[in-house]
Amino acid sequence: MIKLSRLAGYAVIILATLAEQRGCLFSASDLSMKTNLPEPTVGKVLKVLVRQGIIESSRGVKGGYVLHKAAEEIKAADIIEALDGPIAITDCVKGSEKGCEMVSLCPLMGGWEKVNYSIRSALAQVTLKDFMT
Amino acid sequence: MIKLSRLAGYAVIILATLAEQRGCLFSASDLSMKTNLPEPTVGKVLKVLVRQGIIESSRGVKGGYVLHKAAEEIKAADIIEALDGPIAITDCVKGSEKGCEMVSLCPLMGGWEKVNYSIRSALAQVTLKDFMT
DNA sequence: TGAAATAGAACTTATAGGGTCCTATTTTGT
DNA sequence: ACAAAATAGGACCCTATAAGTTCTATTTCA
Repeated sequence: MIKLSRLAGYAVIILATLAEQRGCLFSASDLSMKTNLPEPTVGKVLKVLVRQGIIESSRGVKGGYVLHKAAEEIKAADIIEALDGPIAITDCVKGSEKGCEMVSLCPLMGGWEKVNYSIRSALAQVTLKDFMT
Repeated sequence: MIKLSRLAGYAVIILATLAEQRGCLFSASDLSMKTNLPEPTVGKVLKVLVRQGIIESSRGVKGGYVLHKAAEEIKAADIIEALDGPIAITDCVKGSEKGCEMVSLCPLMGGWEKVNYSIRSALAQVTLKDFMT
């Protein structure tokens, strides 16, 4: 299935919430309440987003998360890649696909690369801004 | 993960094989040998492709499968939809997503619809021909 | 009539994503 | 100094779903 992972979906919701009041610090439980998503899951997503440099965090009491880039500058591709890894519709390119080993010069690769590129650019043209009212 | 299902991947391989010698009748076991894919799986894919009108079949001894459209006329989108169902990166549109129920007028939908459209058109521009040498 | 092929459904298995929890670390306030 | 509140990071289980197999029915040709 060509489907977004749930975590990536949550990430967009959470980031859109952060973007609404940019500059403010929100804790994981704040965001859990605002988004109606379970707190452990929200926490998990936030940690990944920090690790990938999409948001910044402060520790300790009064700690929390902030968006340090403008919503227009955060691409959907960045968010998805942060949570799901590289955007590729097939792992054919990695050579792990069984079918590929058979054919010495895989004729399919060209076609899938074309598709992968199109999808990546589609996701790079949509920004967090597009997910806000 | 934004990833193609294995079955859809197999389908492209199988269809590309059929396209190489168009007009000829190939049995499931023929195609299994040519593609090095397990026969039961090849059979399963072929049945779906027939049901969705991508290929035609003849029963009985000397039966088999043929491609009745030109490779250029079979879009990647058609193949993927045949095996995986409608191409939509989120099922947000169906209203089944939990996050959507909360917000009366979902601001995310616009963004995802834009992405869905881009992906669909990307997959509609690639044809079976692109997967052949 | 038998052999070879597709049709279709049902069943089993395997994988991976989703979700939760636990421990460590950091910071603020008393 | 200590307690509380927050993030960091990892480990774990669990469930949903795709993948693969098998069985039975039907069709067709020799």
